[in-house]
Amino acid sequence: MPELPEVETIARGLARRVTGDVIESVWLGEKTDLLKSPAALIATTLESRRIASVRRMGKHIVFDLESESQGRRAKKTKAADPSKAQWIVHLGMTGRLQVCEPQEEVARHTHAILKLASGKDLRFVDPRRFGRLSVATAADFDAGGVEPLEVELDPFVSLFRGRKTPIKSALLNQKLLRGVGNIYADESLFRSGLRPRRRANSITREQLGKLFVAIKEVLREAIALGGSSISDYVDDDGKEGFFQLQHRVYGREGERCLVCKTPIKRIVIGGRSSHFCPKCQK
DNA sequence: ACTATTTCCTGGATGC
DNA sequence: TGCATCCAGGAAATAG
Repeated sequence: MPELPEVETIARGLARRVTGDVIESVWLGEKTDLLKSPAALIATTLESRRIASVRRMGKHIVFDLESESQGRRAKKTKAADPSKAQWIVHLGMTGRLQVCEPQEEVARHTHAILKLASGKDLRFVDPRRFGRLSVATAADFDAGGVEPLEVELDPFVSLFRGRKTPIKSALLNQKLLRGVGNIYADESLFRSGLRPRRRANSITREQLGKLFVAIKEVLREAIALGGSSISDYVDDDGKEGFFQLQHRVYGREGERCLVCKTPIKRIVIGGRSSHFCPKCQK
């Protein structure tokens, strides 16, 4: 369940391992439902490109690519540069990006293998196929929404103006805020004392201010934990690498609230299970 | 323009 | 033990 902090951790680890490497060839598997761009376009866009950087946008991992010959030229103009492109990976639920030796056995549910000039493989493995692969060429990839760690208070508050949807659903809406998933939504709502079913437009500016702080806190703490456990997660099975943030409500249905000892409740909102303390959250 | 619901997919957990 | 069923999750598609 990679959300913003996990994706950030993974992107940083990948950046360490593959920045500067060149993609020599691309193999894509039979299952094309996880390709958001045509397979042939993905392959031709990636091949012979140098990985200039790897970064996170929302829950997406963006590989910035440049043509090999353009490698380390002096400044270029800002206009759309055909030598540039991006490979965009969404891990979905169970997606993993694995950097390994080519002789390593190809795991079940491997959908893409990139052969790198360094001799390593970069593989995309995803049993459940909720992940998505695409490329952007003409323009920069637009992930929609604002980055929760970058947005300022005023634009954050205005995201919810006039929205009758439950605050929980609004937090999960990637077109508003990108990167927050089910776990960190529940944790942020607990920390700010808001019930997940509260209508977004019924929340005062002051309360939204608390939520604003809580989201940033929770994400930063989780990234800090991920960053300290980053070692070799890419080679492992993805879940092992993360120190779990101590969840205060998520997955704790029936257990006692850490603040007031009231049993944590679980309800379903928009098909997502939502955990909260009925006493601490209003 | 917005909101709610359904769909996709597999493996692990649970129930009988 | 075996088999069926349910559930997890993000986002796109569908329906209202």
